[in-house]
Amino acid sequence: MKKRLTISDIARLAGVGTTTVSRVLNQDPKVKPETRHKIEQIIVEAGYAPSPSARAMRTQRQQVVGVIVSRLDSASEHQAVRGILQLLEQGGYEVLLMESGFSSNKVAEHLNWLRLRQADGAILFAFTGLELDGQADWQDKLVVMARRYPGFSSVCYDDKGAIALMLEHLWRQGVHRPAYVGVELRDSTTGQQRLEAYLAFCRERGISPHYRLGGLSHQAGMEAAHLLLTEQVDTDALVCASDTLALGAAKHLQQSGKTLTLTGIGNNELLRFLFPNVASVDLGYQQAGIAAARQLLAQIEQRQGIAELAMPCRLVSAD
Amino acid sequence: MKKRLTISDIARLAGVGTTTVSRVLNQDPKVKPETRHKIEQIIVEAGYAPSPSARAMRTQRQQVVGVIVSRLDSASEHQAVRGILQLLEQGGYEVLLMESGFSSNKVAEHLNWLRLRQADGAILFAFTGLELDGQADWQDKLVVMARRYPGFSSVCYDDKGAIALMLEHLWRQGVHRPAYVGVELRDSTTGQQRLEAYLAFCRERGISPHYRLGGLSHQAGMEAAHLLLTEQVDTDALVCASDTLALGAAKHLQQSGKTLTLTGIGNNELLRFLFPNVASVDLGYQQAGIAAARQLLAQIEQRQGIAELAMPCRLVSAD
DNA sequence: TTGAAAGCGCTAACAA
DNA sequence: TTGTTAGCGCTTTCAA
Repeated sequence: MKKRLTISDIARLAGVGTTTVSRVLNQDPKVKPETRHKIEQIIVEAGYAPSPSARAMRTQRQQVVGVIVSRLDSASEHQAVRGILQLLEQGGYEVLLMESGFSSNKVAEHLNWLRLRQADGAILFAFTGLELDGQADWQDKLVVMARRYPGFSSVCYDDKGAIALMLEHLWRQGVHRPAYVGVELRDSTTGQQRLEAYLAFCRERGISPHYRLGGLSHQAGMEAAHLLLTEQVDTDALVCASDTLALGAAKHLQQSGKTLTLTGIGNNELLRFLFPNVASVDLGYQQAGIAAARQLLAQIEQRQGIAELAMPCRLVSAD
Repeated sequence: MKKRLTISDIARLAGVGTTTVSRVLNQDPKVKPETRHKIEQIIVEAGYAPSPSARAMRTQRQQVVGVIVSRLDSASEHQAVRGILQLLEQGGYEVLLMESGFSSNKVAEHLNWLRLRQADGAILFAFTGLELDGQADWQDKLVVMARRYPGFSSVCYDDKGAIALMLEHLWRQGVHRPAYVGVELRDSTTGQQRLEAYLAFCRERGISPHYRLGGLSHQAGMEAAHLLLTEQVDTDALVCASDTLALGAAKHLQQSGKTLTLTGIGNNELLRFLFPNVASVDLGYQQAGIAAARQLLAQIEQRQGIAELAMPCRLVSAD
């Protein structure tokens, strides 16, 4: 059991004071280049790394941020998390991932825990019904993902743009009577925003809307597709508010033997594999993660105030 | 900006020394119940929480463990991670999740990072080609998941048992000529073990084996199914080594219009939704996570040496 | 450009 | 049963 090296071991080996070593560690310019090189070399040779807890204790900065996702295995959140981890880790931060399971209570729990833990900041993936009351002390060190939340920074996807993009695309392909599979309006982004975009498009082109709203599950997509297609309305495409819904709708189409243009949103890998001709829209999840992390760091380091960011989207289609 | 409370604030408020407060914090029995209650009350009222870094610094125990998964969005790993998080967090540990992306280099990187970070232990999800050379110093604080690894503790799934269970089940249903979709033998568990179980079953029942090995992707499952079913062999079921493969095989069956009994392993949610009549085997992921966490804690706290654990499995079928 | 020394908040000898 | 005190490894005045 070899004892861990400390800063004073390095100082002794280099024949300098601990202060100087500390200066090198912290990129303080007030060190003679000669001395710096020597110390750097010794640090590398000895494989020394400063103790994070000692440092945290002294500076009162933990270099820790929490990331609260709704589900770790959600494909979309996962993409964003990738971006977040990348940026934050290279910024020297430790990232604590936690799951909310779509529960405001869980979120509050996690946030409280992070507060006790003295975390420097957090990124929170929003969901329907998210409540951030009594979390005012987080306002300048919290970034909300996927929807705007007054008083906090946020990074949003282009919900309306995505639907518009898809509808335009279909229109050019000759689809003139698209039906829409959406999500309950309690959900302000995937629900409201996307429906609104569908309705706006219908109005603009003078076509009559035909849609169903429901949950955000495969099951819901399947049911909505079933209902839309049994109603005697002339429909030449099923535009879904998300790839999850599209997967459910695809199942319905398949088992009922119907063939119809189907589209989703989210650029989900599995959907693309199982049903390659279902077009989708990439909402820029990874970029959103990176943007959120960047924004959080800027706020933590007091270089910037609260901001509301929006990500661009991009069509993904087999043809 | 209210200053954070320290242990001496609490001591002063309670009219005792810091040691006594510390004793209460650490469940030391040598405190008069009266004093204890009073202090506990004050701690709660004041909303005080001890500084983790000060504590870590003093005790040289960080209360941090790393968990290295291959993919955060893998359904099976995610289930195990759930169990791990539950146990470890309630044990007062901080959990750092990291992704290996099936790369030994990434694993080494993460492990090195955890070493520098002075993490108390780690749980590592194994994959084909995993190399743990030069990580001997982890041997008593690392638990390997999903396969055995000499010199380390491990928690395994019952690969052979799962296949045997499924084949027995099918046999009773009258399936007597099952073909097998497997994984390359480089993979010792999902690959070798499961194939071996299939072969053993065939030998035992006097049927001639018929199988294909390939990657572990949807694509691979689809291709293997295609190949197996174009060869002119009499086959009445496709037994897949994993649900991912089964999903791919299901796609092939569907698009080629064939109907055949199909089974997987892993109890994957999406597979069950899309193809409810595909039977599967639950390998006990969540329980495995819990077992791994429990084992790791025992080792960290020196209550136990290295051990090799195995999880039981369970059939999941629509009928 | 450098170093000595104080102290961040906590726990563990040791004393009482 | 309780308190005093000495650090844990680092950064940061302050002085040289």
